[in-house]
Amino acid sequence: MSEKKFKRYLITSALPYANGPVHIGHLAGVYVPSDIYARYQRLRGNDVISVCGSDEHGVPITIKARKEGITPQDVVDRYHAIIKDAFARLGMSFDIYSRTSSPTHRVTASDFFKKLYDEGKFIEKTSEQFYDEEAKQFLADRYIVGTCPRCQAEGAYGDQCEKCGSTLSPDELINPKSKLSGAVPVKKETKHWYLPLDQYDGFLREWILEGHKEWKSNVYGQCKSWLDTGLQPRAVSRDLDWGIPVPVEGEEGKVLYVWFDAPIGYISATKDLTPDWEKYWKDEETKMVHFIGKDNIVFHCIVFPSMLKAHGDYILPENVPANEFLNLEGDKISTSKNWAVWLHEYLDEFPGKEDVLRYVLCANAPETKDNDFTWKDFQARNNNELVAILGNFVNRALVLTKKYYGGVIPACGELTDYDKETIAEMSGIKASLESNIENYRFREALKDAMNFARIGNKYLADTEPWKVVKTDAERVKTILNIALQITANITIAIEPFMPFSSAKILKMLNCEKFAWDSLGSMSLLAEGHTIGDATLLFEKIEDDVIEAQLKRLADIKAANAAAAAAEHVTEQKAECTFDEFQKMDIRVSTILAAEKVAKTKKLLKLTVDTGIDKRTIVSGIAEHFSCEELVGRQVLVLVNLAPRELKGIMSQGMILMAEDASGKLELLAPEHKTNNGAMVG
RNA sequence: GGCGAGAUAGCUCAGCUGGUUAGAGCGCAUGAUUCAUAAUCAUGAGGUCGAGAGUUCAAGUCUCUCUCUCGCUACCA
Repeated sequence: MSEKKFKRYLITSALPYANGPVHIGHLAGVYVPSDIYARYQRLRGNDVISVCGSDEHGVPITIKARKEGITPQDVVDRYHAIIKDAFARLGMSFDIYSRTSSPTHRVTASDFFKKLYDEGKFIEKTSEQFYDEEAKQFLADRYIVGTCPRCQAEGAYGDQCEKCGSTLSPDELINPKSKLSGAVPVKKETKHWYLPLDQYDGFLREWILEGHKEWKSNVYGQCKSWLDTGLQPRAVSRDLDWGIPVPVEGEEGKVLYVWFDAPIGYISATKDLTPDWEKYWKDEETKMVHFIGKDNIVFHCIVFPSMLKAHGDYILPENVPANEFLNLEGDKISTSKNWAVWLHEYLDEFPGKEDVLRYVLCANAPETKDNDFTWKDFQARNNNELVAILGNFVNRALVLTKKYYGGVIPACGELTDYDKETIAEMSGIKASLESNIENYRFREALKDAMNFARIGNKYLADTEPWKVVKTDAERVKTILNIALQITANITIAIEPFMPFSSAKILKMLNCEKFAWDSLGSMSLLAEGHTIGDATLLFEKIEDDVIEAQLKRLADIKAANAAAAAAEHVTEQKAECTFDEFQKMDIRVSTILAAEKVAKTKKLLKLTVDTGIDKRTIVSGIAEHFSCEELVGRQVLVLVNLAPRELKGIMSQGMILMAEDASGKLELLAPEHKTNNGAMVG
């Protein structure tokens, strides 16, 4: 860990992509930790700015716009508003929430590119890409659709078939068509610029591998993996009409690749925030921290730093504490499948429970590995931790004070040894809490914060003021004074995590926010001060609320399954003649032997008896069948398929399979044992 | 297949450079208590630390092999 002292903090949070709302996965991975860190540093009195904004360029947004018959700007306007509003309601304390379609960003990103371009930091390359002559524009891979060469599904994209998950290149598609006009795309030369990442290898190795061994293991490991694999030049421009135009004369129709312009968004956001932006970006005494999810590690640790280095004026991030992913009820969160808890919906359905979500997502954050969000856990943490431990303690302290002293804070008399022990314990927790936040261990830090309430509960149970009041009224004053001081301390400790609750307690105590440094103090509240009314900090969440959420998810799952099944019944293919069909020679065959093809995950090398001969067929079914279960089975084989070499093995035919909606494969075989070589037709 | 990350009590996780009976929170059991949102406090049960081998006086912690999960990547009907 760097011992360097910093004068100020620049905190960035991954820019949400404006083609959908924000969900709990984004929050747990990026925004909740980022806000805790920012609030903590501010509370310490540090010079902090926290920047974020919507990432509004890129192909997926243009596709979404086209699909809905609106402009890309309409799409980003819609989601920018939803996201910005939801963040604000959750208490995200960004100093600015900007957007990459802003004028400032356009200039900043453009200038950034121009400087690198002028200084010859890019490589220029001309390559052939698909072009739509009717729409008169180059086509991104996603804009080309056709039949998947692997699974024969219609509507596969030029970069991927969503049916079988294969990664494709547009060249492979059968009957490729432009999504824009339906025209058959033609290849045409186009020029693009590349950032030669390989030239930054030495710098990155020294900076990360030598200089930042303290980074989280998942982050460090992935960087090392990329560096060891060897970096390749990366295109920084694209042929597209949505984005920041490449600032080079005579190069109309090209924009900055979204990965290049997005991180510059942090800089433009800072510019929009303050004219003093340069001291946050160009002064070595600024500590820059990027909060991101694991999908962004490469961009923030390899690509963006290389850009900054190439530019030369900027500082580099001090740390990139990336989190892993959060699952929902055991399944991956998916925007397209609507498998998510959307922040804006949560805020509507659980008004006043912003902190509950913040608490649960922090307590369960995927800091070291993927984690699971379940509604049962959400309920348990609310009821057993927030209500029972934190809310209850605050309520006890306040109610007792009301009852005995009419809400006026009693004097603290002489401290017993036990009082002193309790107070000492709190300063220990303070140190641990600080260290945990500074080192991005927010789950542990949250536990520390909650321990203040635990200490409070224990203190009351041990000192029993409700009993002592009958025998020693003076002593009770001291006990409740301490209990109230602990309550005041809690407002400090939980502020970064649960700002709403912190403010609520402060209101009950009838006092102003305290600075972090006063955490541990036993004189936050003055004797004679009158506290306000005690209200409940948290309330129990009943089973029916949780069941309603679970039902909603079950309904979504059912709808997805139905949709998948319906969608899977693809359209009938174009008519074929009897003669064409007759060309196919399909035979009943028996699998004699099966073995995995080395160095592949999916391939099996099968030896089959076709009745005609014994031959080798390579089939990508290793994930569906074991070698043992295949041997001896009868199957149908297309025997006159042109041989093809796979992984150096000649495959002479194809095993026929049926694939269900979930992608599961079934062997096709005659119902009763039939002689090998029997013809199918 | 390659690379990276992970696998520790019912659940969610700590365990730093190897060193006494492996820890925490929640859950569970028992007891105490009643100021408090049937909340709290104490005590306890519960783990062959993914499997196997090795290094060492000593391994959850180091080495090797394997299994499983997640991600990136390659290959693929």
